[in-house]
Order: sequence, then structure tokens, then C-alpha cells
Amino acid sequence: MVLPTKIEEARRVYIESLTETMAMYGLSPSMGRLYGTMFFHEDPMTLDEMMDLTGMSKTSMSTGVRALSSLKLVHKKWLKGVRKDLYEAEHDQVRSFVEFFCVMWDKEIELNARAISRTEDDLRKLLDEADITPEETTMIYNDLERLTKAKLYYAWLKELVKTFESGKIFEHVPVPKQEQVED
Amino acid sequence: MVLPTKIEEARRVYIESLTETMAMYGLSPSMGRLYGTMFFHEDPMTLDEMMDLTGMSKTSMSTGVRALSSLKLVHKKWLKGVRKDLYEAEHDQVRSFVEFFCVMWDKEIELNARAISRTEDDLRKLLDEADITPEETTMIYNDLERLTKAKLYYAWLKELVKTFESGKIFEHVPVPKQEQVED
DNA sequence: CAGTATGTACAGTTTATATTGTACGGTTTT
DNA sequence: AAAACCGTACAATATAAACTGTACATACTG
Repeated sequence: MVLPTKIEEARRVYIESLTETMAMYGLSPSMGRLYGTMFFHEDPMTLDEMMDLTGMSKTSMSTGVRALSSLKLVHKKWLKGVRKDLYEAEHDQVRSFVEFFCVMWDKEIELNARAISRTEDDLRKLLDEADITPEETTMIYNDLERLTKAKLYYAWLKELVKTFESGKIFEHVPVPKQEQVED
Repeated sequence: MVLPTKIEEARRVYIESLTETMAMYGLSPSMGRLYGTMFFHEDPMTLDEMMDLTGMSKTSMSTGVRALSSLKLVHKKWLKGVRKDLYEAEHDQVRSFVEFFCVMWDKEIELNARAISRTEDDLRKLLDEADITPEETTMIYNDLERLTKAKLYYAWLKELVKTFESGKIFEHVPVPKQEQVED
């Protein structure tokens, strides 16, 4: 039984690449390695198995797998007779992608909508102040216009999320079939 | 002239929010603050102006603005008679969004396509080894199948990028008009 | 009900990243 | 041609994030 190591080594190349990709989107290395490991693992995994295979601490596995869960890259699986929590990587990567970005974009929308409102309010209040100069007034109007434009962006993004979440995006960008992809 | 400070304070709320958003996608705080500052700034900015307004070092401005440039969130602007480099934030945020993600997704595709090929090759070679067990063989076939599925994902992603870059996405998810957005 | 197993909070440590300051090469100005 | 200016490389530092180990709460087992 010397091969498993070699298989793992082959896997490692892609796992590292996945890790780097996920780092691009702000996910930690441990999450990347964990996800990659789960990607190749046949059965749902326990925290202890993850610990063994990644060589990392149980705490990292616990927090990592929960984070991956909330991003919909991984999900809990229940198997009767098994007491430990089991997790497996989402099989459908396109779906994972879609959900991941919808989560991110939703966060973005919510976070910034709030901030825009506050900034707008503050700016409008300034317009009422007595000692405001004409330059400052135009400055404020410019800012408000910019924010109004920004809101259009967030409105669009909201629509985009809807298109992704509803699966409508696949009408316009269908998932290719095996045969349609040359190596 | 007491107000400018107050205007800046109002702006700061949204700038911080933008910074947080960009942090979500793996961009550094300084890049976030810089972009936010440029978002509100009327004219194209020099590195020195950025330094003043953000209160950060010139080095940060230099590296930051170049990084933002390569992500298409900011672009150089040339004005005759001005010796210093000038930069301004991309006005069209939807466009920025689209280009940003296309850059990211392209990186992802290229990075992983390479890795998948290598992993596939390594796994196929293992199939030829003499001392391979049946279990290991099925293991390898499982892995190869997973990778084949993964390639479908990247093929889809490539199509998605095309749809975004070509602007075709706006046929399906149009940018709303002012009137269509209630606060 | 004691004893064991499981997952997580939390503080501490390590590691990586972000940011700065100085120095330098290339350009323009005088 | 000297002087001033501008942007960036690079090393040093400050800051933040990732990661680990221990300890604990909860749930299960006998």
C-alpha cells in the first residue's frame, strides 16, 4: 500500500490550486485545503478525519467547515448510527459557485445600502447649515449624485442575484455537456 | 471653511463600507480607502493628493493605485500640462463590477485548468504502475471523474465571462433606470 | 448517574500581510 | 549640467490574520 500517498500527491496539485483560487476571494488557506480535501473524499467526513487528512487542528476544522457551510460550499450530512457530525463537499460546483457569489453579493448590497442612506442623510443635513458656502453646496450635490448612481449599481446587482438564484442564468449561459468540452 | 471636514465625515461612512466590501473580495484596507476616496473626488488625483486625503504613505498610494488599475477599478488619465500621473475612479460601477469579476474568474480558470491537467496526468500514470490494488484503481477512476466534472464547471465559467465581457449579460439583466429604483 | 465522546469558545502564539521610510533611477526644469 | 521632482524597489516595521492547545459545555452511553 504505497500508492495512496502517490494518489494524495496527485490530488495535492489541484488542492493547492483550489486553495489559491479561494484565497483570491478572501478565504483562508485552511479553508481552501479543507475544501480541496473534501472535494476528493468519497464519503462524508468527520472532523477527526479532516484533522488526519489535512494535518491541521480540530479547531481549524470546526471553524473552517462551518464557514464553508455558510458559504454553501459544503453541507452537513446526516447518517443514522453515526454520532459525529458529517460533512461533504457540494458535488455540483456550478451551483456552489452561484450560491457563493450570491451570498457575497447579498452581503455587499445590504452593507452598502445602509451606508449610502446614512451618508445621504448626513449630506442633506449639511445643506441646511447656515454657514455653508456655494462651493460646498455644489460639492454636496455632486456627492449625492454619485450616490444616486451607486444605488443604480446595487439595484442591478440585486437583479443579478435574482437571476442567479432563480437559475434563470442557465437559460442564457447553459452548463455545457461532457461532449461539448474538448480537454 | 469648517464644512469640508463635515462633508468628509459624511463620505467616510460610505468609504468605510466600500472598504469592508472590497475586503470581502480580498483587497487590502488601503486599497479600499483609496478607491473610496477617489470615488468621491471630483477631478483625477495625483499620488500626493491621495496621500493627503487618505493620510497614508506615498508607497501605499503607488502600489495601491496600480493594483486598482489592474483590476480596472481605476484608470490613468492624461491631462496636458500636468506632469504627475493622474488617476480617477471608474465612473461606471456596473462596468467596474463586471470587469473586476472577469479578471478574477479568468485567473481562476487559467490557474485551475493547468492544475487539473497535471493532476489528471499524474493519476493516469499511476494506473500503469505494477503494484496497484483494485481499490486504488477505483479510487483513481473516481478522482478522474470528479475532475472531468470540474472541467465542466470551468467551461461554464468561461462562457459566463464571455457573456459578461461582451455585455450580453445586460440583455438579460438590464441596468435599471433612475425612475425604476425607489430609494 | 458517572463516565466518555464531541464540538466549540477563547486566549495565546505563530505566521503572514499590510504599511511605512529611505534610497535610488529616470525625467523634467532652470 | 545641476537641481528639483516624481514614481517605485526594497528592507524594516507594524498590524492583523490564521492557526493551535486547552478547557469547557453539551450530549450521548453504559
